[in-house]
Amino acid sequence: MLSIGQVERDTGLSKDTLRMWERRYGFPQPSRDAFGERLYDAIQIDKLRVIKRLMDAGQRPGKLMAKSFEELNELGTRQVVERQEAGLPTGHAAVIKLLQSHESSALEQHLSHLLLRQGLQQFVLATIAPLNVAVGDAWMRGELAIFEEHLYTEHVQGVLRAAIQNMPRRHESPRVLLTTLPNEQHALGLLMVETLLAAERVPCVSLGTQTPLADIVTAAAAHRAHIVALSFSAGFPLRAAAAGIGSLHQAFAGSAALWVGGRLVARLRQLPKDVCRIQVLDDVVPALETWRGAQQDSAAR
Amino acid sequence: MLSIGQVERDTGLSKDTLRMWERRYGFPQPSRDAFGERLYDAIQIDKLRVIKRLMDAGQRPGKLMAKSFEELNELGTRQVVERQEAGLPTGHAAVIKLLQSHESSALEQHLSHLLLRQGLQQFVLATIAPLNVAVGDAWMRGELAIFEEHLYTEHVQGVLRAAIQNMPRRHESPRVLLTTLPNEQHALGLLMVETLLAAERVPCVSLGTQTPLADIVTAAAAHRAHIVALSFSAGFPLRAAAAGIGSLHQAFAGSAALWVGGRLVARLRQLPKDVCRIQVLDDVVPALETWRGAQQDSAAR
DNA sequence: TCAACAGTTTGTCCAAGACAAATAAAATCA
DNA sequence: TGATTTTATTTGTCTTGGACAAACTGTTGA
Repeated sequence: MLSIGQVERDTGLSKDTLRMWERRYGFPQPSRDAFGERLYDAIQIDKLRVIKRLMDAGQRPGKLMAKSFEELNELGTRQVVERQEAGLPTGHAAVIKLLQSHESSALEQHLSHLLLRQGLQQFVLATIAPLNVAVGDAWMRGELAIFEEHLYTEHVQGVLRAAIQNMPRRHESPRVLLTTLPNEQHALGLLMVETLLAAERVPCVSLGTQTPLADIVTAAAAHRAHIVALSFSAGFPLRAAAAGIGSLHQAFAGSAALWVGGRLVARLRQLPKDVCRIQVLDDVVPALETWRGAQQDSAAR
Repeated sequence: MLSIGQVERDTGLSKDTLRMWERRYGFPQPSRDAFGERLYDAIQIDKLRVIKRLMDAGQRPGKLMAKSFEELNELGTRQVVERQEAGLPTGHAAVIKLLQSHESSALEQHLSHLLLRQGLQQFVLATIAPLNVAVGDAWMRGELAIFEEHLYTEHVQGVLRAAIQNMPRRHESPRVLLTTLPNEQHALGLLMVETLLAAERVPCVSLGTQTPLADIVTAAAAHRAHIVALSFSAGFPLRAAAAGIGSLHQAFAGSAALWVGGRLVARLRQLPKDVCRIQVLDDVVPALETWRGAQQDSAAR
């Protein structure tokens, strides 16, 4: 039985939101302790997590709140099926099975093997990117536990970081600054982009996740970055993203190009024109070439 | 000018706390927008960050709130000086200088060179651990920006992860599960422990940061872990740590040993007896040997 | 087919009060 | 004098119900 503050940390839903849902929709309906404070049981927390996940995929809370846990799971499964029918990648069942059977070292060997066979860029584009989706789907259907998802993330991070580290760096332009805004903890997107760019001999400076806005501006100047790239996961609040991108765009005012990527960008409206959208990872290398082309043009003038 | 929600994300101080401080101490004293909502300026946010840092070091808010920004900085400096006089390591000025001059690739080379010269364990114990303190101190004194600290963390992560990845793993006992509780984002402590253990041929399973309690229990069972190790940074709320450790200890009930490390543990009272405290990183390898000794004893009986 | 409009949904913020857990200070005893 | 218990203070989190803007939905009109 957890308090409202603990549930906030566990699910990522703010206290205000949890209380408001209770008032409006009647769910969650926590019991109370001796002092009248809310106590949430494990069943309600599980349901809250599934709801959060579906909302991150674009669903709205009003529709979800009335449904039972089973109906929500069914909804998640349906989404996956729709994506399968649309021809998007979902596979890589082998990795999921290794995760479910907790064969940690076998998983590591498997990933390393794929990396060597496919090469860096192909590994990221054809293996890791679709795997991320598949792992997320499996979680949504209740086939993977949170700790199994964590283990997956750790192994991918290990493999990619080692690959980047072992790559000899030359200094070719552009200089790229990579990071996320505060409250965005997903590091995998950054790491995949860094890997793709490292394979193109582009020297990235990654600040990791959650860099305050003011620091991004200072860092871009300090490293004389040509491009500042931000990553947004699906769950990041839309307004915060738009606001952040807007003020960065204004702060750079053309001195550095702004790239935004991650699953959120598809839902972003009203982006300034010269902000570059990276809808999928395959867009990274072309975007790089576009930038280089534009740079040559302006140098020729 | 940021709203209260944005300040919460930026500083890690909850909205409730910010409003309460304003009511009790008169600081921060945000201005209001047209709708009566709080707006915090950059100066107040900087001061809040310094206050948070000093509180993480054990200071109490009531004493800090009245002081000016300069007095707070002076207080931070004094703490560092006291540590110096106590003979604790503070040095490694070379790395700090590289960070300040934004020589990203030189920093990376420097770290790699030290790793090769000192060997894995010595590198972690004699270089990285004191460096973490030095970087934290430099930040507190205003000599390092947040993004420079981020850059440092990224580089250390890269070097250590690559080292772990390149180490051939044998399967020797014990099996160790590494993670942190929800809301604890510091990954460096875990990584350093993983490195130390990897050098001892111990196969760690790291779940990364922020694993829900229930998942830690499940994961320990799934991986048949002999030891579950948790890391707590100085800023982690005391009660939450004690509560988490308590319920894990109960859940394992002797089926797995519990290790707790990080700067918080020095402040933890009333720990169950058979929970192993890792006060400093140098304790990791001895603790491992103690465990192995105890294991042999019980096997001999 | 697209853009502007009105209607609905939804998250965040506000205020002031209450209270327990953590810490410091004082008092007691060995 | 030093260690332990008792009391006082400090501090963070939780409570309620109301308010409102921003985001989304669906309709209308060009």
